[in-house]
Order: sequence, then C-alpha cells, then structure tokens
Amino acid sequence: MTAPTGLRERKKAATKAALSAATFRLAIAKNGIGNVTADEIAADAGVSTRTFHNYFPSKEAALLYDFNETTSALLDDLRDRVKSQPVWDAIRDAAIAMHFDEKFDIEMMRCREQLIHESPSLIKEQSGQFMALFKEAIGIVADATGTSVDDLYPRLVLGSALVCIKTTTEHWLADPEGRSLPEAIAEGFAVLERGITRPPVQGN
Amino acid sequence: MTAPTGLRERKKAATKAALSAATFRLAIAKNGIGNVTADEIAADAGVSTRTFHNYFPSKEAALLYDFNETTSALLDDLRDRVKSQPVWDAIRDAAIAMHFDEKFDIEMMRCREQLIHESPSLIKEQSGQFMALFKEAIGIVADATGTSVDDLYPRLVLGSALVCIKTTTEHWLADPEGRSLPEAIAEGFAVLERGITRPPVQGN
DNA sequence: CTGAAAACTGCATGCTCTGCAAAATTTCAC
DNA sequence: GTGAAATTTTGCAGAGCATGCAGTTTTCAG
Repeated sequence: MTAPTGLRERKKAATKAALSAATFRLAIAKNGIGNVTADEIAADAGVSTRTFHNYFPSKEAALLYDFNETTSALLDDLRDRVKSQPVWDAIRDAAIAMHFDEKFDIEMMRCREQLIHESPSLIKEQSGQFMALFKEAIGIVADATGTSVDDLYPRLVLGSALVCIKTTTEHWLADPEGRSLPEAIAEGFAVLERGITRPPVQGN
Repeated sequence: MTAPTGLRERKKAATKAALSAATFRLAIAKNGIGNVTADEIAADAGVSTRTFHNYFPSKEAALLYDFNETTSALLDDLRDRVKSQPVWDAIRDAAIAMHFDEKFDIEMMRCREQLIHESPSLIKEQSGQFMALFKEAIGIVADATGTSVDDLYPRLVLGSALVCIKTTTEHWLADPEGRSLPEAIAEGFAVLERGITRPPVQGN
C-alpha cells in the first residue's frame, strides 16, 4: 500500500491491468477470446500491438492475469505456512484465507469461468499455469519438509489439494447455495480427508 | 488385427502414426519441439505441410498422439466398468489394466516425459487433453450413477484419481525401483484411500 | 473399367510472437 | 532546470502456425 513504489512501476502496473481488462471486456463483447485479436486489445488499451506483447506473451495470458496474481499470492502465503503446519493443512488454510476477504467479484469470476470453459486455448493456458503452480509448490513443500521434489507422497498430497481447490471453486461458482467460498473449500478438503473410497451417501 | 479395415483406413492410420513418429524423432534430435517446424515434420514423413495439418492441428498434438490414444482406450474401458463397480475402483482398475500388458516402451515414455517437461507448449497441450479426459469421464460417471455432472463428489473423486494416475506414473517413470507400473498405481490409489491428511512416515 | 468418394496438395490469407534498432519518455544527479 | 543515462514504447521485418478453398490425384465399389 504505502510502499515506495516509483511512478514508473505504477504506470507499468496500470498498463498491465488495463491490457488485461481490455482483453476481458473484448472477449465478453465478442463472445469468446477466439474472436479477439492482439491488435484490438492493444488499440482498446491505447498502446501499440508490440507493447501488448511486451507485457503478455499471449492474449490468453492477458485474460488470466488476475488468476495468475492470485495463485502467486497463494504461493507466498503457503511459503510461510509450511514452516509451522503440515502440508495438507497449510494448503487448505492458505486457500481459505485467500478467499476470505470477499474482494472477488463473483459475477466476474463466473464470466471468466465461462470464457475459459468454452475456449480450448484458455483451458490450455490455465492448465499450464496450474502445472507451474504445482511445480513451484512442490519445491516449497520439499524445502520445508526436507523431502525430495521427486517423492511420491508430497506430490499426491499437493495434487489432490490443488484439484480440490479448483473443483470446489468451480462447483461453488456454479451454485453458491448460500454458503461462502471458504466454507465450500473447507468442505471439499474434509471430503478428501475422510478418504475417498466410499461415497458419503449413495451405496453404489 | 483381422478386422475388416479397408486399405484406405489403414493407410490413413499409417500416415498418422508416421507423422507422430517423425515429430517425436525430430523433437529428440533437435533437443525440444520448439526447434522443430511443421514443414520439417511433413517432409520427414513424406507428405505436404498441408496434409500434416489435416491430421493434427499442431505439432504438440502430433507428439502426444499416443498419449491421446491411451486415454481414449482408458475411457472406453471405464465406460464398461462403471456399470458394475464403484467409480473409484473402476478408475483404478481401468488404469491398472491399461498398463498391465507391458506393451509400453519405458525408455520412450521417459524421453517423451522429458520433452514435455521442458516445453511449456507441450505442458499446455497435455494439460488440455487431461481436462478433456476429465470432462468426458465426468459424463460417463454421471451417466452410470445417475448423478449430475455438476455434483461435487464425483468431480472430487475423478480429479483425485486422475491426479493419482498421472503423479504415480511420473514418479514410477523417474525411478521404477523394481516394481511394475500397475503396482505403483495401486499403491498411489491405496495412499489416497487411506485419507491423505496424515503422512505415512514423518510426523510433521 | 468407370464414376463417385475421399485424400493430398499448393496457394493465399490472417494472425501470433520475437528480435532489433530508433524514437520517446522517465529518472536521477548536478 | 538541465543534460546524461536508463527505461519504455514503437514500427518494421520475419519466421511460423493454422485454416479455407479449389484443383488434382488416388482409392473404392459395382
């Protein structure tokens, strides 16, 4: 907040945000990011096409900028938590804390979710970012627990946890049912803690 | 084998396989798929560049052709199994059965794994195919159990199972330790069945 | 053998993304 | 303020990807 961010850096951040916002707006307006070109985005944000590509390698990356920021913050938080918590708890609490202050615009998240869902290129981009998240998180966990990044167990734990966050969030987004996102995430984690072999209800 | 496949279809299949193989060979030879062009692949397989793009939308898809075939077969198997097994068991057994006949060239899998690991574009492509697999599997499960594709529980189960397959396979590939891949997969599933909160060894 | 269906090919096109070097802008020291 | 240095923006050129289209060649069935 009160950080001594120079004017230069603030302008850069503003430009980046503007480009991301322009991408989002155009993608919605034109019914899919496939119908939007880098030229249009740049024009909409008032910079040259070349500058757009200085900030983002692709329009998909521009659209998912916020998502990327969120996961980065989650990683920072996780780095702290693993010092004092078991991995599983650390991830769960980090994810919950991330969404506790309701600074997120649900309707916007829904729009983004739909855009992603309907575009193969966006699914790929997001999945790719997820894998990067996974890879970095594995490093953090290995560091904190003194295990190797190649060990099976931490990878299983992390993978399940990330799937849980993503799945639960999507499910909640489709139908909030009155509860909050943190509550939904907590429930998802609880399901996995219980062991997933047996369904909770049906006897199939 | 003795299927009444017309000559035409066999030639098509051969061309597709040749293109995929050429992609793999060139990617290894040139140290990354980023250093290979569609032109080179087509030339290596003896067809025009345009024809290459008739078979595959991208070189990444060409390289992952086998992977795609394998997951398709897994889905077919899963479709049968969910009729008589709980979802979790069905996925586990399908994955295990898939790899039981050791028709897979481990060294080749390792090479492919490394190629993927080092290329963002391949990570994205594979992740995208994984999401497609997930989406289709969800449909199968929902059909078989009479649940909705939007329900949380089957999504969590499926997600965890797929992560388990992928993670375990990668881990095993890095270090087989004498046991077979089916054994490794079974172990991964067993870990998750136990519930993942508590590590098996360390008391962290 | 022949006509119909399917596959292969070249060409043109539009878009993506990167490198490079010149021009414009911001920062900083004085 | 002013000028030099650092940084950012920009245009241009170029390689490559991916798709539509139309003509040619190959394959298949009867």
